[in-house]
Amino acid sequence: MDEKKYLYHQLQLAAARLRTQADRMGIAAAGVSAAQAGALMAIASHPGATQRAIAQALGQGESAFATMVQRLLAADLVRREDGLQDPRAWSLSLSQRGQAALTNLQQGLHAMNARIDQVLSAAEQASLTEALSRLVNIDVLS
Amino acid sequence: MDEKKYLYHQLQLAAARLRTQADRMGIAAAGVSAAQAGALMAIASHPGATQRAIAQALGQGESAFATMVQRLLAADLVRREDGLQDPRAWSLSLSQRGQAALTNLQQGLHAMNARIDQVLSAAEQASLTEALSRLVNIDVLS
DNA sequence: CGCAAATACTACGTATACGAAGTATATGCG
DNA sequence: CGCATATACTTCGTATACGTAGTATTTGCG
Repeated sequence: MDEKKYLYHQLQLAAARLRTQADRMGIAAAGVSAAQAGALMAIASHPGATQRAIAQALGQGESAFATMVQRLLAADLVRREDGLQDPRAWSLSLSQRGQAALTNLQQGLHAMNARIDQVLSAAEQASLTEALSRLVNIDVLS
Repeated sequence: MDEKKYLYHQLQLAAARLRTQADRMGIAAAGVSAAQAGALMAIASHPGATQRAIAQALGQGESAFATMVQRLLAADLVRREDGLQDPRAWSLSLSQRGQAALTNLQQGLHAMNARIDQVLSAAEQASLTEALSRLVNIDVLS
């Protein structure tokens, strides 16, 4: 059982470690956490989308993303206006600080990717991504 | 940049999804979360170890594990006695409920592993684990 | 022996995420 | 038109994890 638990454990461990590294990188480069960086990128690449849609793009629930938006607003990284069509929905966009953060993240992302390239070849990264994509949709209780 | 972010994102996504699935499994089978199940297994397989050592085995910080121990104590899943040699340290062991939980988890673990086996061959799992083990020790800021 | 340093935890504040429940508003069917 | 339903968010409580700082106790060195 220990050897079977291993894949799961190793996955969680690698994800947590990379996330900590990404956090450090993001904070050093732009003052934002990895999760915030991901949110900023998602917002930037989904202009006019609802919060729920962006949450879905991030693979998260809407309540988690709502909390994230609160933090991003408090940090003046995003702006929020009434949705044009549906007054219930918001229209999110990056503030100047948010855009600057995204710019400043570039170098850090390069550094992280360079690090990853050092330990995994392009082919290995591709097959890793492919394997992970198969794990993503697992459903145990079906 | 989007294609480079992909591995990281896919890793986080797969880890989060598997974790949610493992949580559901653990709660259905034994009433414990995935993280609690991991803690119980680590405690069971490190008799007499310090909290710090078990935290390290789990790849976590000591404060995180201390909080976890509090929850496990509150749920009557573990017992805590004074350490034999060092009164600062605790001696952790599973309570009867903890042992029962571990037993009940077996079937759920089998179910999860069966699911994983459905999407990844043994060879794929091995190379995935190997790739993850290389990612674990990445250090961006060095 | 006695104090500096290491060690074992605990406490606190923050970030992140889930899920359930609540509010407000739009939409569609009869 | 009017109500049932769906949709868009928010709120609340809980779990998880970090990092820093604090407390207590042991260890090691002179």
